[in-house]
Amino acid sequence: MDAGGETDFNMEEWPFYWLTRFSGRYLQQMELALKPIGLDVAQWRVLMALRDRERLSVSEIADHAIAKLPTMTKIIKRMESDGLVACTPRPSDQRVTEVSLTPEGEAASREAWAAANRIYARTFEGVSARDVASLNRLLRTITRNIVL
Amino acid sequence: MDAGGETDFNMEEWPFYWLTRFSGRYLQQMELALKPIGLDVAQWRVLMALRDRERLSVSEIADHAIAKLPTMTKIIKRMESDGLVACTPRPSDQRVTEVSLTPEGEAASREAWAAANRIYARTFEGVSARDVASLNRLLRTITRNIVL
DNA sequence: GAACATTACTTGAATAGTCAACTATTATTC
DNA sequence: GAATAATAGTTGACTATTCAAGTAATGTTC
Repeated sequence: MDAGGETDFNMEEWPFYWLTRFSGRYLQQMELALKPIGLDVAQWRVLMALRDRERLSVSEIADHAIAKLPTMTKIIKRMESDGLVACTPRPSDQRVTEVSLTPEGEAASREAWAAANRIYARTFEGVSARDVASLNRLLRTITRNIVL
Repeated sequence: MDAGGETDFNMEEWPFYWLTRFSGRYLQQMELALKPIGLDVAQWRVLMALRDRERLSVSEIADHAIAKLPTMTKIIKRMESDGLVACTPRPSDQRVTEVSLTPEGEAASREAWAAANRIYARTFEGVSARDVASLNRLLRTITRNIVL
């Protein structure tokens, strides 16, 4: 494909271009939708990570949200002082800090998910379920492939 | 779909999950690949924006890279003092600052594109051209749809 | 054409993220 | 089981980003 070379190369046929672009707009829109709820994108990522599981360690959340550990420590400290999450050392291993949602955090999470669903609905309006499934499949593949 | 609700919801069937996740890993890998060239992801975005066009305004670059204007001002100032870009006021409208690559910037750009191509190659290894084309099509659609 | 509005960017203070170094706890080795 | 290593997280100095307010140039309106 020779992207960036002197030969003919159409940026619009380069998936990284679209993935970056889409991701940027998605963040813009989420940021906008989260503002009235009093949340930011970093906090939304934590809420996403805590969706299915009851309690996760700081590292697990950082890994899930693809953020660095010190960054996640500080995001969670902020959320803790905002009363959104609670932190307790894990009984079986006192090194790990287990994070869980407070009732207040769960309420914020529900609002955030509602906002995300509204954005999702308009983004994928008119896209068939089959196309969404293919997209997920392909994204899973390339997400696996990209790491080294 | 009711993502985030109490009903059964599989995160892995939610495209935003994969898009966020992929995007995060892509940035991790680009960051890693750019480090030896002495560039960061922010600068890479500027180089991407300046790829096809000769000169762009600071706003145009910010828009293309989906970054805020003050952020872009500072990124470009940094790149200017690193000798990667040159800034000149547009003759027809002295308000706009036109940015263009210096020879040094072009060299850095070529290296960065080479790194990006290596990542692209391993990421899309085994993915058919037809699937890449469908992906691009769908991403173009949803990128258009997501902005309100 | 003077007054006001808009655009394009810049700057400074405040906030957020990152790297390197540190503490505390658990695992391993001899 | 004491010494060392590894893991999980935190902290502080540094850098980057952001918001709000500012400047300068261009457009618009009366």
